[in-house]
Amino acid sequence: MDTQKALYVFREHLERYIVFNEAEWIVFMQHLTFRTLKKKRYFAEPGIVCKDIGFIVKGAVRYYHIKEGEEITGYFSFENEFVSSYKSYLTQSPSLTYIQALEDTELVGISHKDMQLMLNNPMLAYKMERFGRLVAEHYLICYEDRVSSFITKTPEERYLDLLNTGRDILQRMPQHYIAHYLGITPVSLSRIRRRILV
Amino acid sequence: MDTQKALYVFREHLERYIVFNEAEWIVFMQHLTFRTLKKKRYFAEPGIVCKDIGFIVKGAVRYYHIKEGEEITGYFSFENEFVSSYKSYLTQSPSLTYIQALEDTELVGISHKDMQLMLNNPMLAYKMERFGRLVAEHYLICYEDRVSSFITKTPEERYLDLLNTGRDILQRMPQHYIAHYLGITPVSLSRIRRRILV
DNA sequence: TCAAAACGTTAACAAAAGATAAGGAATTTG
DNA sequence: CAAATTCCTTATCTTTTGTTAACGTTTTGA
Repeated sequence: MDTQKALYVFREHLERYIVFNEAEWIVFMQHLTFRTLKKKRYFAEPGIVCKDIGFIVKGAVRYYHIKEGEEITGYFSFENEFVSSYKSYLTQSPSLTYIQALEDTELVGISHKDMQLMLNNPMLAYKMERFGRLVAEHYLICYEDRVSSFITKTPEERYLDLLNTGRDILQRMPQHYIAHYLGITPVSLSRIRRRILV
Repeated sequence: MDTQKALYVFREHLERYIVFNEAEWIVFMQHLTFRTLKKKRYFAEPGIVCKDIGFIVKGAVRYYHIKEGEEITGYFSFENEFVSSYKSYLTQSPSLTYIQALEDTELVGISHKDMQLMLNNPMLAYKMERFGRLVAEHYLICYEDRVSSFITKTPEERYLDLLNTGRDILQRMPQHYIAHYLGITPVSLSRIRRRILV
C-alpha cells in the first residue's frame, strides 16, 4: 500500500472521532509518518520509551511480556486499530512490554513530540484534545470490559465469549497466544476446548 | 463538609488536569452538583444508565456484580478519585455493575448532560476536552496495569503487589472484597495469606 | 443491649490449572 | 526439498483454587 492510500484509509477511520477540513488535514498530515514494520520487528520494547502511537493500515501486532524466560502474549491489534504501549507513550516512561509485528505491518504513526506540537498548535489543539479524549475513552471501555471478565468469569467462560466476539483473534492468532490472552496456559486452553466439545 | 469546602477541594485536585480562571470556574461550577450518598446507597445499578461522573470528596465506594446470587467486588474508589460506571456514562447505555457507597460519601457530580453542555460551550469546550482526555488517559493506564497483572501474575503475586501499593484498599476494605478484586475467592485469599506468613 | 449478620480461618473434598514431557502434524526456512 | 521449528494435543503428576460447611470472633442494627 502506498503512502497516499494509507493516509486516505487513516483519514477515513479517523472520522469516527474527528473530521478535519482541508487546511487542518494538510497540517495534520505533516505530523504523520508512514512506515512498514517487517514481520517479527518491534514497535515497542521493554526499557525503551515508546515514542509513537500507530494506526495499523495493514497487518497485526501482538503485545507480550517475558516472564521466567517465557513469552506471555497479552493483547493484539489489527487493521484499523491503534497500537501503542499506552502507558509508556502517554507518560514517556520506559515500556514494560514488547509489541511485535506478526506480519509485515503498515502503520501511520504519530510521535509523542508531534502530538505535543499539535496539541500546542492553535489551529489543531481543540480537535487533537478531542481526538485524544475519544481514543482514550474507547480503550478505557475495552479495558474495563476486559478487567471485568477477569473478575467475574472463569477461563472457560472467557473462551466462550471469545468464540462469539473474537473473530480476528480466533482466526489469525495461534492458540497458545490466545491462551495467554485469556490468562491461562496453552495446555489448559487445549483441555477447555476438549471439555466444550463433549 | 459543606458545598463550598467540597468545591474548593475539587478545584484543588482538578488542577492536576486543568486550571480554570475565575470566569471559567464560575460557569463550570454551575454545571456541578454536590450531594451525599448515604452508606449502602447506590451510585450506579445494573440496567440503569449511569448519568454522572463523580469526584469523591469524602468516603469510599465499591463496584460489584452479582453472579449466581453472589456479590463479586471488582473495584474501589476513594477520596480524591473519580467514580463512575465509565462505559455506561460514556456511552449512556445501561450500567453492568453496582456502585455502592461503603460509608456516607460526599461527591461532586457532573451529569452527562452538563458535560455535553460544557463540551459545546465555546468558553469551556477546549479545557473540557482536555480534562476528559487526561482523566480517560489516567484510568486507561490504571486498567492497562491491572489487565497486565491478570495476564502475567499469579493471585499470590497480585496480593504481594497490593501489600506494597494498596494501602487504602488493604486498610479500609474487608478481606473478602479484596479477594474478589484480586480475582479469587475469600477462602483462597485466606490460604495465600497463611502461605506467605510461613 | 442483645440477637442477627458479617467476617476470617480452617478442614475436607472436588475441580481446575500449572508443569513437564512426549509425539505427531503443520509450517517455516535455509 | 529436507531439516528444523512451531504448534496442538494428550498423559501424568503436582499445585492451586473452588465449594461447602463449621466455628469463633467481631460488627451491626433493631
